[in-house]
Amino acid sequence: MPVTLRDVAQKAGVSAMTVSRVVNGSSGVDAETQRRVEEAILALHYIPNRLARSLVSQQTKTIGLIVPDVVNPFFAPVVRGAETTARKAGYRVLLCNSEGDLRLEREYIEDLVSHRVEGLLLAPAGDHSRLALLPLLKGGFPLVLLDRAVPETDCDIVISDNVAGAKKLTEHLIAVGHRRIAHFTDSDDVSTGRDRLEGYRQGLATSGIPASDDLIFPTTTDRMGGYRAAQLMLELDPLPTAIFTVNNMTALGAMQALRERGISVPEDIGLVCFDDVEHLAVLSPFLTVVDQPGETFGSLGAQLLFERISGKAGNRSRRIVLQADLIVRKSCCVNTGVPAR
Amino acid sequence: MPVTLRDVAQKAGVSAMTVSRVVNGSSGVDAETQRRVEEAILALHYIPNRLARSLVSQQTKTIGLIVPDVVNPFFAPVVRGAETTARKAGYRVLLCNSEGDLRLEREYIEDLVSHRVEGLLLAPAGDHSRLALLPLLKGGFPLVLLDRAVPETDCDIVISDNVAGAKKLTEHLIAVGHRRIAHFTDSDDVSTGRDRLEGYRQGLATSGIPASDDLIFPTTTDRMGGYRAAQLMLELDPLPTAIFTVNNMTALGAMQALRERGISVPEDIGLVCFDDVEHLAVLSPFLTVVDQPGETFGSLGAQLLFERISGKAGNRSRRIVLQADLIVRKSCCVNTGVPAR
DNA sequence: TTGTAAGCGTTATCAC
DNA sequence: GTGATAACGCTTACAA
Repeated sequence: MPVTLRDVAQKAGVSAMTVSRVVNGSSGVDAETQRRVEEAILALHYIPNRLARSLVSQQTKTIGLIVPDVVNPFFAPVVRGAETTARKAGYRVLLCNSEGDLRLEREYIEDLVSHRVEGLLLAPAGDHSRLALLPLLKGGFPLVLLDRAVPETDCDIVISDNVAGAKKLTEHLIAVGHRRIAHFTDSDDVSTGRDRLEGYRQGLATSGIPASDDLIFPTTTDRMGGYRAAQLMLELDPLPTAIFTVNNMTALGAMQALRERGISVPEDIGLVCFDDVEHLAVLSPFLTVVDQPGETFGSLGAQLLFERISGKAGNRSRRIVLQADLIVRKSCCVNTGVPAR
Repeated sequence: MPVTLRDVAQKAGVSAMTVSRVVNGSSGVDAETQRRVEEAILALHYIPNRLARSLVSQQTKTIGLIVPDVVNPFFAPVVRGAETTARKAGYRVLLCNSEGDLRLEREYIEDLVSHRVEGLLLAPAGDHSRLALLPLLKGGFPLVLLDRAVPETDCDIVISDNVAGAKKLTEHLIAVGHRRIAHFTDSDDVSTGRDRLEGYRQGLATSGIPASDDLIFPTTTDRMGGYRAAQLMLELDPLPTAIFTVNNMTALGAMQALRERGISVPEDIGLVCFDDVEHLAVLSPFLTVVDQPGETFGSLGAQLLFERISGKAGNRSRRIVLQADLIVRKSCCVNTGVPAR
């Protein structure tokens, strides 16, 4: 049904090859012929079939990008950064949402390989993503991990200094007067969660505050997870004076639970987290956070990937660790001191 | 470099066709042969080349989805809805971000057609998207518009009742006591903007309030647009007592500008808008809005598209108009009455 | 049950 | 300058 090269060729009274040359801007085509061909292309609304083209050229000029959640204010800029960089390099991005689900992630990886993407940018669902990655790595498939490390998986990666960031956040809370600090952490399966927990522990240790397991709440990193963890936490007596949540959505969920109990931040309890909540920060200079440069993750990741694809990368895998910047706002009683309770 | 059907065939000591049959689960393959082939597939990590497959079958099992901004809290659920529905129908979604830019949108459309997507779900950048759509429509290409109509472009569409929603919003402001209501509107090029402006006018008219052009501020629908419009508005004397912005991002930008001037919502000025701000609403029951069911847009749109693709849709184009629900919260002085100024 | 031949729409190669 | 031919990896149609 769609118009092919041959249709154009016929209409222009030339061979398919000539049309191909015109389409690809090759030199060595008579000006008059070129004009006729271009006319035919326009008249027929010819659009080249990239499938066929890729099949012969063995180049799809496409990379895959899998993130756990496009909607998350952290990953959205990651996507944008990757897309912009890719576009500049003449590449398209196939974007997939794994929803943090290993099965879905695996499906998507197969799908992308099947589409013959030339490389893959992946913010893995968790440590168990390893199984899906192993065959790729063995085959020397260009792969760059984003944001999350996968144990015993040696490949290029762009990552934050999560331990340092979490430590800073914790130390900040302590500096402001908190000593009883709850931590909402990820399932044990995700490197960022582990590292931030570690940073939390180190932060406490520096001040000689014992880390109590009662104050550590493993949960999921979505809003619901934060909500549930907060509900559990609220049964503690005495309550912690501050919470450090593993990411932005968790912090929002926690806020929600706190609000429902009439507990306000920062007056009654301090709250800090990793990742900013883009639009929210505009409204009220509110949550104290470790802000991660999402766009940089995306563009650096894409750069690494293109170096890999073009073979300029060498054998050793590269590891880029981005600094985690503390953004101090009002959510931890900086102004009011430690809450009364 | 990658493993092909023939490699598998050779390894299994059969013909390519037999491997193809096994891969596609066709019946009529000897159990023992099948076992051998499957073994070879696993051993070689064979993954079929979908490009080749699509080339011959003329089916890519893929649709395109173009939205102006994946990050926008309205479009994010649209994407999710479309993806979920597509996945259930055995289709993949190629997601593109037009950034509301006509050139980019056009590029993406070509790209998707070139990829031979079987249909396109499009939230158009504006009225001028028409030029890019015309050839598609002429060719009978399956196309469903989302959220925004394009004048003189007859095709399937899922859309909100923007006029009614905007009218409700305006009437609500009036009911609460406002009479001097500013409206931040989109560029004239986008149907949603026009319709909401129309609803605003109708809302005023119902109460016999004259619509003054001085109170209407055309701007862009991102945060910056809202910010700038608010700055202009702040030069009015007397100030309006309430603002109705065309969408969520514009409202956020307006908030930002107001905050910087020490004007608070809803104490000093009322603020309402179209679209909710997902995460924000959790924190503070805040903005009064017309909430649009993003997920429904996506899934209904996908459904329409699949009916089109499978030829079940008939010749006439369908138009689904979703009701726009008012969510009344605290942003328009409901509790405090009309502000003093 | 299995294999052979042709072709999907394009491009690389080498003649003319 | 231009065109015939083969090939990319796969499936459809038919033959064995």
